[in-house]
Amino acid sequence: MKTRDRILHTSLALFNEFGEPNVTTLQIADEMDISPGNLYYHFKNKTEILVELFSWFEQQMNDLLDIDDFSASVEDQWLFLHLVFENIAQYRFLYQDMVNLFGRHEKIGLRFKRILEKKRKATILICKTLEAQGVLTATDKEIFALAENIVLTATYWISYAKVMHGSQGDSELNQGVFQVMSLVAPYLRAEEREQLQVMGEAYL
Amino acid sequence: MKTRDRILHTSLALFNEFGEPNVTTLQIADEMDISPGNLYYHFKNKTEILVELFSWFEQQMNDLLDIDDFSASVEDQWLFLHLVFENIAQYRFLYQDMVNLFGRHEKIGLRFKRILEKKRKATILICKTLEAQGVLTATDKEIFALAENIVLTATYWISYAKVMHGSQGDSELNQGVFQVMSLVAPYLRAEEREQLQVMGEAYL
DNA sequence: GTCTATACTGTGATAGAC
DNA sequence: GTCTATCACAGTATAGAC
Repeated sequence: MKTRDRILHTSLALFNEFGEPNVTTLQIADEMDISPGNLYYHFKNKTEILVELFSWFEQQMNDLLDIDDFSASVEDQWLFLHLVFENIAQYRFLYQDMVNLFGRHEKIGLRFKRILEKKRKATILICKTLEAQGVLTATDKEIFALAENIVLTATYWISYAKVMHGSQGDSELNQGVFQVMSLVAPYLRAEEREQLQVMGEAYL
Repeated sequence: MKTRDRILHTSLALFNEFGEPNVTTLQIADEMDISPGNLYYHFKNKTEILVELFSWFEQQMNDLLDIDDFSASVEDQWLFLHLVFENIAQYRFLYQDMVNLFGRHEKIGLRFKRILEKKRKATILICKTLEAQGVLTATDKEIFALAENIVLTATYWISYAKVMHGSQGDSELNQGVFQVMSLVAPYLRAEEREQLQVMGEAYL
């Protein structure tokens, strides 16, 4: 792997572990056994590393959300949600100190907001599709509030699990998926509701 | 007001506005038109200011949660939630960069975790009380998942509103209360559910 | 209690040799 | 491309006069 890519991967790992503001360029260089000067040969500054990592995250998430084939099966929704959670976990440093991070990098904050907005719209679309298919029963108002809660829970679950249960790895991802699904559960047809219950027990 | 108290109040305001890591002791002193030396006469270091502010937050929240009179009325729950949200808003800097903050101050992180745990237990108790009174219908498992979602939403609503809608003040607090109530809504008796709908329209 | 001046430290970033 | 050396600056904290 080229040095430039190694810098990015090492930065991502350290940012996720300690939080971006707590990781210095010297630490990144040390971890890779290269000199700080070498790091600054490949990147103008620390912000450039951050922006590149954000672009990775952004593209990956956009690719996921651009799928327009919304299946009505509970399993498929579970899988889709799991992919979303994996993306979040992979770039969790973006989610854990948002005010600090976006306060110092407004453009990144704006792009992040656009992602969240896209997630919210996709969630509404999925709910309305499920409703049209009779799998879900809810008023438009209920769907709007539900979508907001789903996005919020997906966004902050990993932070919450870290503070609350001290989890570090990806062990708690399945519980996150379950928590989101349990937001939808009361609006589901009995059949899908039971199916969800079974899946929940299998995964937790 | 004594200088010591003015330091605390000024710090709180600045921490909430810019995030604790982005506020320097020099800024705090400047804002108050005192010298940095004077600030360090009253506090050994920046951490001591943080710890004192956290203690304020902690006591206020504990006072709220120690109420053991759980009314079944939707209005009372709305009011109680509003008080919780006001406490969160008042010390919102604690909620906005948790990983960074608690990474550098583990003891504070532990105490914060205890507060969240207490909130979760109180939420479960309220739900079970409502269930016993027939206002709410849900299995134990549903209540556990619901409580976790309620605490998570309450914890992160203000951060989410800031990122998503750019809100700064307390204007979005009512919507936060509404979002939490909408988590409970599907489990409520029709009567309370309608009442909630009416209240939601009045407040939003 | 409050001020001014200053020391110390860590971090981001650059210059120039190899 | 990579290294060593070094700068510049910001932020924390202290010393000592008033």
